[in-house]
Amino acid sequence: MAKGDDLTELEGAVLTEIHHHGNHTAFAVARAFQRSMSAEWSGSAGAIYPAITRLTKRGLIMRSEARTGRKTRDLSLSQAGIDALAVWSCDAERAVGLGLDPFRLRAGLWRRLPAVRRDAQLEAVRTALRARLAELEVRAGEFDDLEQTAIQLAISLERLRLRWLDEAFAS
Amino acid sequence: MAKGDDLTELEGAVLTEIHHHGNHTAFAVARAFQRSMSAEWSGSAGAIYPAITRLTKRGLIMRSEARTGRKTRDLSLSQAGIDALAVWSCDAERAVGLGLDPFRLRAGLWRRLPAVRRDAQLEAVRTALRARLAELEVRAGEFDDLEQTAIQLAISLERLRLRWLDEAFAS
DNA sequence: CCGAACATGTAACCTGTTACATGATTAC
DNA sequence: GTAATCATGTAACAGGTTACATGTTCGG
Repeated sequence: MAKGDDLTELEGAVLTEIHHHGNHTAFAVARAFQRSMSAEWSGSAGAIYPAITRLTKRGLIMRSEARTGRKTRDLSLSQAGIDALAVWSCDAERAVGLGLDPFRLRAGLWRRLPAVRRDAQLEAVRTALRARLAELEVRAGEFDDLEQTAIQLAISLERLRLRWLDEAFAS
Repeated sequence: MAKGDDLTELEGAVLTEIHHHGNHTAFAVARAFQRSMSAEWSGSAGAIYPAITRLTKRGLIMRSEARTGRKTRDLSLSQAGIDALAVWSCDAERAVGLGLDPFRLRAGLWRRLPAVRRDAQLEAVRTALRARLAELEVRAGEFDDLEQTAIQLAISLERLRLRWLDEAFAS
């Protein structure tokens, strides 16, 4: 297994979405990405359809024949797809990577701000963090329990950032 | 201000790197990205040189004349560059975004694993997390205090993940 | 002198973005 | 009927990736 290239993060997320919802169309996958709270991607057709085409060519996704006169195709994972998803999701090295974190890129610079600007900036960030947290907590109910886990982690992350601001800038 | 397009994350990081080290060459910026612990980018020439060209064309970066016979150019920020960096770094909405988090994308799937596989997976992830933490703590000394802040945040994140594994999978 | 590190860039490729084109189905 | 939503795709573009091409400087 895993002789072919590894899956990208988006491809793994697409396989996850298809595998944990029966009879998903490509359109439904795109919509799920759009509505997702952990919005790392736009869920645009220009990303989703080519990704699904790639995964289909690699034999990881199967497309059912059109149900009705409609052009819709229901998607599901082949056994190879299920295996590839397992390999992707269990890649501990990748899971542990830091990812692209906009907060971490900027936080060091706030230190260098003159005191007045810095206090204003920290207050603005705290406000934004609280707003995000409130939104996450309110909207958490809309999602299934796979997404729940992601949302709980997102909440933990935002709380960590709030705590970190208090500790790192305690004057 | 901010009438032109916003900076990308990489462009902001490039400006940061140039601004907080006097007389940096493009090559030195690339090397700093390569050696950085928060390795969101490869620091490849194919990313750095075009980015610096873009930023120069926008009037944010100034290039000194060649010092010696060498083709090296020292880079520095124009006032417009300093302003653009301030705008980028103080964008609270963006700072508070979740970014692309490989851990969050996968964690939900670990829940669905059969008990034996799940325990093995969690142990593998814990091991990888501890290894990352050890490396971050050991290598923290190599960097200046701008990078220190990023490293401290990275350490906090990995510790959060460890704690979260214990709490979320407490059986 | 020679290899390592410094230094600048380009080319082919991949995969994301937005915006567009096209059409079927459903609710009113 | 018609507007909203479902549904599938493509085109132009942006900005990353690796790999390559080219040349300089410095330590031994």
